[in-house]
Amino acid sequence: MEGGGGVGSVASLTMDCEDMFKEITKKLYGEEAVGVGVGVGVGVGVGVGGVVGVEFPAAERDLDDDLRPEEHITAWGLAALMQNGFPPPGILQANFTPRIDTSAEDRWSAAEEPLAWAHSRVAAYNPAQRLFKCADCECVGFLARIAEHWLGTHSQVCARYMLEHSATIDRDYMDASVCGQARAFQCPVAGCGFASGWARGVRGHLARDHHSDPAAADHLLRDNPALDDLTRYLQRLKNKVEARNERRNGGGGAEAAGAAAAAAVPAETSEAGKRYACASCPYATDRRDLFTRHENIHRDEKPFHCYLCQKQFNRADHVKKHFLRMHRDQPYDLNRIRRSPAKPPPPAPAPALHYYSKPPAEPPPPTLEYRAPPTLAPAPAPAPAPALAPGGVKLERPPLTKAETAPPPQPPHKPTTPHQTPAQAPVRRKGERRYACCYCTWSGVDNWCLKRHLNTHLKPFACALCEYKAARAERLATHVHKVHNKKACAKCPFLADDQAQLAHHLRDAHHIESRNLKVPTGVTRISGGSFAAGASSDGGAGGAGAAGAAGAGAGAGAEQSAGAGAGRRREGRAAGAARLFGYLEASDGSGDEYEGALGGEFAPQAAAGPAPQHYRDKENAAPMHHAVHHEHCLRY
DNA sequence: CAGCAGGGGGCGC
DNA sequence: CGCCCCCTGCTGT
Repeated sequence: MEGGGGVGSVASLTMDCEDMFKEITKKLYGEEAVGVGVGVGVGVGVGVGGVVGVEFPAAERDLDDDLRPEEHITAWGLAALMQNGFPPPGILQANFTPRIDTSAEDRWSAAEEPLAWAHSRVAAYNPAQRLFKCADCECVGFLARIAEHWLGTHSQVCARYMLEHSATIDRDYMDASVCGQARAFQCPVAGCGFASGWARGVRGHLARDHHSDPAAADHLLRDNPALDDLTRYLQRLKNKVEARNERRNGGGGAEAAGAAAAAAVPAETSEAGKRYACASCPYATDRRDLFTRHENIHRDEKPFHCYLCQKQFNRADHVKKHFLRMHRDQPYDLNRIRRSPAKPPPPAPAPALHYYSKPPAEPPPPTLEYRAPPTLAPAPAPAPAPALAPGGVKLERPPLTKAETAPPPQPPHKPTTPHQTPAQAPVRRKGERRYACCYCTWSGVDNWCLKRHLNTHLKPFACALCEYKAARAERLATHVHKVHNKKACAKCPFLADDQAQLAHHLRDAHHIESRNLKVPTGVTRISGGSFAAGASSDGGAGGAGAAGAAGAGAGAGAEQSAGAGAGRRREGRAAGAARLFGYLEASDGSGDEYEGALGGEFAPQAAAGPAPQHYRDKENAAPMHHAVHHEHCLRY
């Protein structure tokens, strides 16, 4: 059954990793843990005397030899540790000796009803740690990982049966008696009997034993009906437990939390209810496309590249952005950015044994396939402009199109600006679009550059304790820290005397354990002495917190946004609006400036229907900021 | 301070 | 899926 890759063959690598793990584990858990837990091998694993913790099933230690060490950690807990902070030694001990609050940190809840076809409750959920613990072996991890683990290791599902009878998950088919074996993920290559309890095992096997693209195993995790069902089951459990928790907390200490914390709660809740959860990090989303895209960031291979400089990227749009920045003179061809796989992925001819086999009908999108030319000749003859689309593929429009079609930039400009000379256009190269500052002669390659540059004129980050204004959040943070010797809370105007006090404040006022935070920037964007929005880099809590805490500011932003005629503003955008609203207030005399920009010059242009992005930007308060400045500045 | 990369999300097709 | 916008972080000047 087991295809090659015995313990011996990976021993050396295992030992290499082992040292590293010992070191890490020593730091994390102390000496005992190293002695007991890691001694088994790469997996931070089962020790003696019934110490149960984070373990790879024995078979997987054989199969995972080509995984990077950090993946081993990630698989079972480091991601969780990174998310939740490093717990005290208890987490690797049997039964997870509680950390701080035994009532919350160690409360594992299982579903009331077992999952029918699985005859099991699969896993229990701990809302405090946001982790699942396998019902059968006490492995701990994020939802997706535990689902995969349970399915691959403990389920008695027979993949063949599932495939052949396909469609529904029927308890008869799933019955253990049908064929009863774990290692449910099977190699897609016809005739290869390799199976693993982990999709990753198959992935590694593909690369190692078939020298084929490991991505060919990705489908084992995607659209896998059993896995989907497990995931949904666990997600329901998670939602239920967290909802219960919310109710409990809501009745109790809610009053202690300010508006910011109150606003953060829904965000937390919705975050918990995401349909797709990354197994390697806390990321979760409801959108499949975003999730798929996100998965790329955990892959070794980056599927896209710049065909001129060969730099590799996770995303196509990043290639484009890169290209338009670095190779503005060259024509950008979307069809050349996808890296052709080193070896054509195995066609998986007979989808013999695996949980999921995509209908083979799925035609490999030939239009996206790019055969790298033997030499990376810089852009094949950009010659006569219009075409260049080899094979009739869609041609990326020249970067200038929009600007060209847009009405000629009018020199609107606020009369109060220092340099009223409409930004002198620097020499524009072919195909180049520039974003010019209205206050000086600066111009940048994109809107973001312009916005940040404008901060140097507007200095939107104002210190609440003195007159200091900064162009950047980090400068203000430094200022507050060095001059006033304070640490700013990212969620409210609170200024702490030291880190400990800040942590205390976060815990008490916002119910946030500081270990759960990314390193706080300690910056609060302040305008006119009033708290506007946190500068937390945390997209979820930070944004929501901002939305709530921004209070009047956010409200005003939303109003203005609505006034601008934006119909489709979404919650997320509103949060972003609130987060950025400080721009408006902080730019001195914002009221006039803002109104003028909106009512005066902006509206007529809107009627004229200029560059679409302008008006999408206008749809929320955040871009209002640069909506204002777009009116001052030329995009040409 | 600016350039660049990389991540998330919205939106239209 | 592609494009766009948003943000943050890193880095060089």
